Amino acid sequence: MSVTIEDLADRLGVSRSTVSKALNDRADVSDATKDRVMQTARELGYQPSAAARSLRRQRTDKIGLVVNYPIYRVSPFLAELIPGMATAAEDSAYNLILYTSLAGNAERIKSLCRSREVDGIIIAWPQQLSETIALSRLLTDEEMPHVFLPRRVPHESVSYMASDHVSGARQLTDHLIALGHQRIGFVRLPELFETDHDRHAGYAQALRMAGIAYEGQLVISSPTSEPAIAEELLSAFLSLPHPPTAILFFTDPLAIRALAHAKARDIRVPDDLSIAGYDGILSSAVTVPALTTVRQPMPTMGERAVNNLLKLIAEPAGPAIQETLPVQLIVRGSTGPRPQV
Amino acid sequence: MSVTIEDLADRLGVSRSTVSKALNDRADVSDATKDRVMQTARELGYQPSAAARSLRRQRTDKIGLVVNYPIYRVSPFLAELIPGMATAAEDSAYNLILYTSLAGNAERIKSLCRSREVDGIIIAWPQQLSETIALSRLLTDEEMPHVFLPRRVPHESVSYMASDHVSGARQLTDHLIALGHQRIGFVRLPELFETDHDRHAGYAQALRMAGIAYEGQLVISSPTSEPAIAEELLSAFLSLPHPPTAILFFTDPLAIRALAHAKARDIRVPDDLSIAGYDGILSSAVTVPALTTVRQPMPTMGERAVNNLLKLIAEPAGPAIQETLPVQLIVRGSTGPRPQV
DNA sequence: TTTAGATGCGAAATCGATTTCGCATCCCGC
DNA sequence: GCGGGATGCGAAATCGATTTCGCATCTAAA
Repeated sequence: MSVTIEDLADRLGVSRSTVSKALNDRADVSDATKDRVMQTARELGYQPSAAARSLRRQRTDKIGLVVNYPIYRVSPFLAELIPGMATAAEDSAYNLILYTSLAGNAERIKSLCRSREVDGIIIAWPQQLSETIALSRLLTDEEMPHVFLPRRVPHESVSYMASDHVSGARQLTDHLIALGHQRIGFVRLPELFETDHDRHAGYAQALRMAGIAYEGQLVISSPTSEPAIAEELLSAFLSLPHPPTAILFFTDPLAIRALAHAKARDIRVPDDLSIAGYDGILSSAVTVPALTTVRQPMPTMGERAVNNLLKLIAEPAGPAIQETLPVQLIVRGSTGPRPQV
Repeated sequence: MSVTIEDLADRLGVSRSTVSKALNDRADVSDATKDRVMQTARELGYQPSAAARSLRRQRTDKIGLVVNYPIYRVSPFLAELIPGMATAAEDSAYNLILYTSLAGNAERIKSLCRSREVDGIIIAWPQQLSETIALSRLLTDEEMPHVFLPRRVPHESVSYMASDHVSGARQLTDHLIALGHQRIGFVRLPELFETDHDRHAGYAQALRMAGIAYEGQLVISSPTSEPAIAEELLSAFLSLPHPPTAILFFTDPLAIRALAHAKARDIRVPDDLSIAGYDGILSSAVTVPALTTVRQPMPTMGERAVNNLLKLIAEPAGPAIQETLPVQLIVRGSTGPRPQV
């Protein structure tokens, strides 16, 4: 068995309380005693039991990340958030627990809350606004601090971390317009709800500002985010009577697949067709040609999501924390001037 | 505050012990009482406190994954192991806690053990054999079940999950030889220790079996696994007096970068040069040309690592569990017949 | 010299479960 | 009717810390 606080107390001839107070650097212990305790604790390699401490303190120093496993496999974007979260947590003496099978199951999330095995939760799986709000209410009722990710939630009492999808899509579209493109294809991903809405809004905004008519034909809703659908999407665009000269593919994985399919059909990118992604995942930089995309600041988002959650944990009565980070347009080789027909 | 077992007991007019026994389906409670308890527990949404239960049971139902954060950012390989681990853990009512800042720090790992916040540990960061053995001994002394990943540890008392790197490199080299290549470049990554040794051994073995002389010039040690080094490596190979016609790049990220650099230099892949990776990460499938590689079965490895660890937890006195999974050669477009000079 | 206020420490309560052990009660067979 | 073995339940101990509160002792001011 491990050495407990009692072993330490016995060894030192003091009470458990004194040891505890010394180790936690409380006021009513003499410096001499503190030193003796610290010294002996080090010698014996004493480490407080996490369970006992949690039980007494009513906090676990752990936060949970609830993700949807299939999504997280399909989308490197989510995976790239995790290291930032883990290190931010560890920097504050917290740890990150992964939950990959709770998404969508309110009952199990409620159980998680009631078992009190985490002090707060980051929710990172796509859901409708109404679901989000219901879930937030549930969590609030359970007094479980929480932050949603990675999109805004238009409701004042819900905390979230997002990046500016409207601006991102807008910048990307502006970039293509500046290159002379007039017919710009846009892939929608309704399963991503607000994210879809925002990016679409940014796209439409850019067209409007440039005086380009919005054409329904150029906007295709993808039934899934599985990258394999890219081929079908590309075909759909190209078989249009008047096909686009550039396409925004909504996510990098889709765009990367589209790149490959374009190559297979002898469509030159960007000479014949410009292709852009979204997210700025690591692998978007190393395709040939490299992908023009919008980079969401994954490390920062992960880090700030955790730090904001820690604030909510520290001040449960405080206001919701809503933060939207700017994104960065990254122009690379997959987009170019409109082909002269 | 949450509803506790005492609330339940009071509500039902029975003792805490009875409630506990009923909920844990122990023998000495009548079925009638069990039903009443279950029923009320459901009504009140009772969920045992994780901390209290851990304290009493002396187990946490959590396992820790200790990774080296920079490695895990650089190598999608590790990231792709995580979902499999998390779901395997959750399927057995365990959870996965991420530790990204403990790698290499024996003191902090010892603290982790003594705080008893996990029942077992998966160690996934590269280290020398001697370190591995020392760490394993430390963990054994602390009575902390553990499994190393993702390479074999040639020491009978150390549990590990690996894939067959010798065979993988061998298959890959055989494949190139079969395509007519005689001069096959090989990148070594000494920082990966046994993995490096094994893959190199597989490479050498294949050459030997084919009666091709091993040439030291064709084997270059990379000082780092950072993908950016790929350009330098490619240059080094190509500036050889007698350059290789095919190169094994040790990891997919390196190979993918090499693909891009080759393109930038107007070297056609695979017509002028064959390039192969290793690991079989998701993005290796979508490059242009798609990458020939060896796929390590990441989902299975993650899953089996967890399941083996759970076995070790269940039977602490049992023998070490050592498992090596077969790998799969995946031939794609980046390798082709030896160019006719 | 007295006293109010620090100062240092320990006893005991507490966090919320599980587990052990003992005490009734009941049933059955003799 | 009696003894012995199930059966069902509760009291109390336990897990290992933290926290509250009270009791000495000591200091300094009156």
